[in-house]
This record gives sequence, C-alpha cells and structure tokens, in this order.
Amino acid sequence: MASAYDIQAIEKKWQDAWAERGTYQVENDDPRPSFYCLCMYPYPSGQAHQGHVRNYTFGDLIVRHRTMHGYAVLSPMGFDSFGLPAENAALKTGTHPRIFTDARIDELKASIRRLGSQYDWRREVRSHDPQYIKWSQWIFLRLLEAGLAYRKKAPVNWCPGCQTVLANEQVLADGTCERSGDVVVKRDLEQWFFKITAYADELLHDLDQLDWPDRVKTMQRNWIGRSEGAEFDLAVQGRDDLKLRVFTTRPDTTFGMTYAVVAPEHPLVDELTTDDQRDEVRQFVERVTLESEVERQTTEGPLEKRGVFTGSYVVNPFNERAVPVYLADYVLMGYGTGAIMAVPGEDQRDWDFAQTYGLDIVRTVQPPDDWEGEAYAGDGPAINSEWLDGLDKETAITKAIDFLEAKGIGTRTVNYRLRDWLVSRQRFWGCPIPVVYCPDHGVVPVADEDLPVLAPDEVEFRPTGESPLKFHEGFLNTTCPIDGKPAVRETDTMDTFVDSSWYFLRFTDAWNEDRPFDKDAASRWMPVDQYIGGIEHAILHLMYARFFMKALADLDIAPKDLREPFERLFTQGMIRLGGTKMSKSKGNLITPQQFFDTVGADALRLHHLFMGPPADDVDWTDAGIKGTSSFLQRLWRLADPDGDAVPDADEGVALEVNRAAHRLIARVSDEYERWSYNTAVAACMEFTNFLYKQGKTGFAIDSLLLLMAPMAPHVTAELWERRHFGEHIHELSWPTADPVMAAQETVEMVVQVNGKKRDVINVPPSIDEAEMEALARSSPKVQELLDGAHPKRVIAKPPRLINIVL
RNA sequence: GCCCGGGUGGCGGAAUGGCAGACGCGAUGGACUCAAAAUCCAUUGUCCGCAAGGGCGUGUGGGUUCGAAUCCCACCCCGGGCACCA
Repeated sequence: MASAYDIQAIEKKWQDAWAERGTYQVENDDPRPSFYCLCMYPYPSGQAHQGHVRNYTFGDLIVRHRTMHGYAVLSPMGFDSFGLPAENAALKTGTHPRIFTDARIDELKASIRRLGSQYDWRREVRSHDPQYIKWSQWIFLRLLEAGLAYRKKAPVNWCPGCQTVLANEQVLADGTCERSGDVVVKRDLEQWFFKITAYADELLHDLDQLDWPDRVKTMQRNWIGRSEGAEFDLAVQGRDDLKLRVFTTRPDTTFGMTYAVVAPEHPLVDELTTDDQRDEVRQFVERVTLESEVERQTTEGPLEKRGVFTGSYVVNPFNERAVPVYLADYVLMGYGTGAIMAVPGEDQRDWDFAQTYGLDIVRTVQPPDDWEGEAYAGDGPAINSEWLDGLDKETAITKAIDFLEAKGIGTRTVNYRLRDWLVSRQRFWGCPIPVVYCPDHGVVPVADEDLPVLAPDEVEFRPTGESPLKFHEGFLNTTCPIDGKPAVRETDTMDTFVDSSWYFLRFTDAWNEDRPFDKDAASRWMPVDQYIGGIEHAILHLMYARFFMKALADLDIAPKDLREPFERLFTQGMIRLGGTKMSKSKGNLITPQQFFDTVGADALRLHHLFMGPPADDVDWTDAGIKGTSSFLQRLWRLADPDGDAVPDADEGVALEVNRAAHRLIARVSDEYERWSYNTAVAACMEFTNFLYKQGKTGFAIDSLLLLMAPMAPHVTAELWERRHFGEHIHELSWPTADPVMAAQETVEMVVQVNGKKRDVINVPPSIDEAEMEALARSSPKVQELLDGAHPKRVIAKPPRLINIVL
C-alpha cells in the first residue's frame, strides 16, 4: 500500500529534527576542514520574500553539499536590524523601534525556518543588540585613535525625506536618495567620516585576487576611479604671491593649454577676480551654488551661461605664454585640485568651451589621417610642442613630468574618484557614535569601560522626522571623561553599513565578551569561502566591508594577513514580476508563504533552482512551480518503499540502469561545482523519467536521493529514512561515480557529409578513425550522396563525429 | 558618450567549435473514469510532402573553419553600471 506524501507534516518533522540534532551547528575546534558559507544578513522587514528565498536556497544548498563532502561548515545568520523603516513605523504607530524590529525579526526567522535552510542560530547577531552596539562602538573608537575616523565640515548630501545626510554611495546617478527617492541637496555640515581613501590603492589592487563576478569588480574599479597624472603650479601674471595648482592626466599636452579653469567654489576665486569682472563673477557664482546637484550635472544647457572670465592670466610654464583664467561649472572642487589647464585640442569639453568663448585651439597630438572629430584624445605623435614633438603619448607624459619636477613646480600624482565615507546620520535608530563634546577638551571619546552608549527608551518621535536624541536631556547631558565637567553627547548615529562591515567576523566568535572577536577564531573561519547576496550591494556594502577588513588587520584587531573578507562572491539575479523588480514598495510581491502552505518548501526551492542560471535576473511566473511540484510527487511515488508505481527493472536491464545512475552522479556532481543548478535539476528529472520507463533499482533511487538532498532536503530525508531505517541522509557522504560503470558501452556516432548530419550509427566508444570512416562509407545514405566520388577530406573525431567533405 | 552583460520554439531555458531546442511550462491526442481532477502514455521549431524524406532555422549583414548559437568584424535592439573626474 503506497504511503501518502504529507508535505506539511514531513517538512515540519525534519525542520525539528535538524534543529534538535544540531546537524548544522559547528564548534570552533571542529576537527573537520572548515568552510564558511554566508548569505548577506537581511534587513528584517517581516516575512521572507522571494529574494530571500532565492538567496537562502543557494546558501543552504551549498551548506548541505559541503557538509556531505566532509567539511565543518559555518553557516550563520543574523539581522541588519538598524534602519529607517523602524523609525518611520514608530512615528506612525507610536511603537518603539526595538519592539517593532524584534517583531519583524520573529516573522522573518519563522519564514526562513519554513524554507528549511539551516543555520547555527547560537551565533545569531542583531545590529541593535547592546552587545553588538558595544563592539561596533569599540571599533569606532579604535578607528578614531588611528585617525581613520575624523570630523570635518564639508558640503554633504542631505536627504530631506530621510532627514539625514547620506554617503556618496547612497546617492543615485540622477541625484536622488537610493532609499527614499527624494532629490538630495548639498549642505555645508560638520560630519564624521571614515578614511576609506587611505586604502584606495589597496582596495583597487586586491580586487585582482578575488574570485568575484567581473561585473562587480569593474563597478568597484570605476567607483574608485584611479587616474594617474601630474599636479603643477601656474604662476598668476602680475601676482608673485599667487599660484594656481592644477591636476591633469595629460601633462604631455601642456603646450596646447590656451586657458585655465577653476571651480566656482575654489578658494582663490576672490583673489583671481579683477575689479572690472567682479560683478559678473559674483552673479555666476551665486547662480551655480543655488543650482541643485542635478541641474549642475546636466551636460545640457547653453554653454554661454556655464563660465565666466576672471580677468586674470596665468603663465604656461612650458612656453611662458599667458592665458586667461575662467570659472566654469564643469570643473568640480571635489576632484583633483579644483582647477585645470584647458587643452581644447585634446579634450572635447575644453573644445566646446573654447568655441563658445572664442578661445584658441592648438592641437598638440597629431590625429590619424581619417580623423573627422573635434578634440582628439587618442595616442599619436606630439606636434606644436617644441621639445616633445614626435614623441608618443606615454613617452611625452614622462618627459613632461620630468620637466615639471626639474623646475620644482610640479609632481607626478594619482587621483581617485573615491571619497571618504560619510558615516554620521541624524537618526535615532542606529548605533550611537560614542563621543562627547567638552567645552574645554573638544571631541572626547567615551571610555571603553563605559560602552555601550545606548539610546534611551522613553523618547518621543517628532513628526518632522528629527532624531529625538537631539532633544533628550537625559541622553544629551553627561560629563567629560577627562575632567568630569559637564559635557554634551554626540547625537548622531552611525550609517547602518558600519554594522554590516564586520558582522561576518562576529559570527566566528559570537559569544566573546572581551573583544569583538578573537583573532584565532577569525583565522579559523575567515575569509568567507562563499558569500552570496544581491547585486545591489556591488559597491556599497562590499566596498565598506573590504575597507573594514583592511583597517582591522592594520589595527591588530583582525589577523594581519587577513586583508580581504570574501574570497568568493556570488551575486544572484533579481526577481522581477512583469519586467519590474519585485519589491514591497512596488506592491508586487508573490509571498513564499502561500507556497510553503501548499506545494511546500522543497518544491519552491527546486523552482528557484530550476528557473534559470542563478546569476540571471528572472521573471516570476506561478506556472512553472507546477513542474517542480509534480516532479517531487513523481519522485515520491518512485522512491516510496511501499509504493508500486514503478516496477523493479528486469534483470537484464538493471545493470544498464545502475550504469546510468553512475553517469548521473558524475554529471550532477560536476553541475553542483559549476553552479549549474538548473541543469542539475533537469538531469534528476530526466533520470526519474528514465526509471519510470526502464524500471527502478535500489542503487539508482538511493543515488538520486543523495544528489537531490541539498536541493530538496525534506522529501529526500523522509524517503531515505523510510528506505533505510534510522539513517539521516544529510549526515551521509556525497556519492562518487565509478568511472568503469559510468563509461558508455555504445555511443552514437554522427555521420556528416559536408557538415550536414546524414546518419547516426551506434559504435563502441573505443572506435578509431579508420573504423569510423569504414562504417560511415558503408552507410547507404552516405553512399547515395557520395555516388562513387572520392571525398576531398575526411575529418574524424572519435567516437562521436565524422565529417566527409566532398 | 564610455564600460559590462544579453538577444535561441508560444513561454522559462539547454547546448564550454562537433546531432540546435535537453529539462520544464503551455498546447494537442490517447488510456483510466459515469464524469472531472489527479495520474500514466504519445506528439509538439518551421515550411514542403499521404509518406519516406527533404529545405529553412539561434537579432541583422559579412568573415574565419571540414564544421559556428558558440570565434572575429560591422550594425540593430534590450538590460545594467559609469558619466562634465580634467
């Protein structure tokens, strides 16, 4: 009598069993070789969505697969639990962000549990946990001591919607906030920064050694934006006290400088402006500073309005010619020196500007003969450049820099697009920055023994969105750690990306009360062998975490040689519905819950694996899940020891069935290593179809179940237990294929004539070229086409293909 | 504008220079059933043909090769990243 496949009961049973047995808990002294598999910890927004399911399905599959290969697999999970949504909810409902957040975590954990993905929950971290806050603050203080955290006044990105400043990385290309979509405005504010630029070069170079998607590496390279060039001083005509320093990547073109440009915010603007130009310059500067970042960054608009003459002249050090100095909004204060030499012959922006303002254009690089464009930025022999004439670009650059250095007015430099990381946020629900402001001593760090600095519970959220900390007397008023006199606390909190920059280290030693983590514990597991998450973190989180790893290693908090946190990265594709990204804010969620309650977690997991290549974006369709669901039903009827849906293979066929099982093992094992899970599922389906036709053997079914155990853990565990009383499939070893058994007895040889398939003949795999040709020539179809003629050429690729060319 | 991806049946996709379309969805037909669902079996790129068989087919056009979805060149379309960065 066949048994029922009671999905709900079976999935619950095994989820309980794994938790109870601690199958996926590991100790730091586990003697097995270690493997650290990590999915990006989630922001707890309630029940899991399909993006989580996809992420954790891949992660769990790897955890179970590596475990079956004999590794001690560290598989932790936690929650990125600080952030604005909890604060917005507090404003709406009056619930404290902690209560709100803990409730969302409970919901998320429950749905993660129903997916069946396994974690060592003993190591769970939550960003808002006082212990975690303590160590985040402790790390902040170490960065402060080392000069890697500092405070400065700067024009920063202010998001009116979020009522806080943002890091450059959090502002989208169109000048809007990545979170709220509001237009970000510039404000001059004093803020906290982390000196990520100190690691710009290392962050760039170490990318080479990482097993990461090229796409992500390229995005990081672009973001860091290294450019080599030179900086040098231009003498201001008639002003011995004044020099204008410019940055260029093309010092070889200096002979072609016909004017210079400074940014409207440049500190020397006043000095450079002559009296008769003063009104015009003032109007220009006023207009530009009033423009939003978006307006300023548009390439559109009449060029006439984009610059103004200062009245001053600077001297080209290469040919001693005086050229006019302009202000223009296309030169940015934040990059290089905020001033440039303009060479219209080799730079299109300068070309356009020169045309508009009637400035000279001198080519200093010979463009190719067929050049039809305007400015020519490519390589070629230098012209109109006296002692540089005839040299190629690279040689000329070197010689030009030598000249500047010999003259003592300039030097070779490297510039980065990367800016320091602005980490302070004017928010309540974040990790407080642990410093106080003392009237006598200025910024004073809170003593280590007084950590953590925690936000008070009894707070009132203001409709303006301002942080309640700014108005909370009990929190604000404190004493100076140095002299004990009254002082005021910092009310800014840290960017939540600070929390996520070291959580993967805390997992290795989550219980440590003396330190954020022990170096030996970190050494045991780090770097993360496989990190899995969404492509949306390509720059933000992944760059910050890399910076933290390097800084912590240099500060002797992490092991010295541990300079990269994530050895191998996999970024899964997005899930879309009807072409747009599935998200809560778009209101187009298909919740996993409805599938847990019907077809079950195994079918949902298989569907995610089967939908397409893991890295690709996928369009969600409900229809497809029917396929994986009925496949599992089919598997059940096949493997149920009490079932008779599929007869045993006849004695003559059983050997061939077992041989096919060995081939399946070889194929699927390889597909797991290549992350080709969609074809691995297909192979298992194909094999199941094969057994329905040929009849089953015990070995075939057992192999199939073992190969599917990481993909569909519940149903395979249940079937295995029914077939092998008391055994747990996930505690067994991964199967290996016997190469002798896996070998084919006959293969199909394709016979082509002139590259077109004309016949297929069964041959032994050991066939040689001569035998192939003889067989092919004996084929009636080939003879018909040959018609007695002599083939020009015969290409034989034993044993699968022969091509006869006439 | 620059830099990455990608374009294959009605749909999701497979094929690491060697049988294009595995596997699944959908569709059609059959078996089972009083009937339906479920299940099982079969067919399913397209055109010509009763059939056997053959022609055509991987965005477009060229090229390399005995052989190209795969490599090269040019172009078109879609997605993503960067974009006055000197």
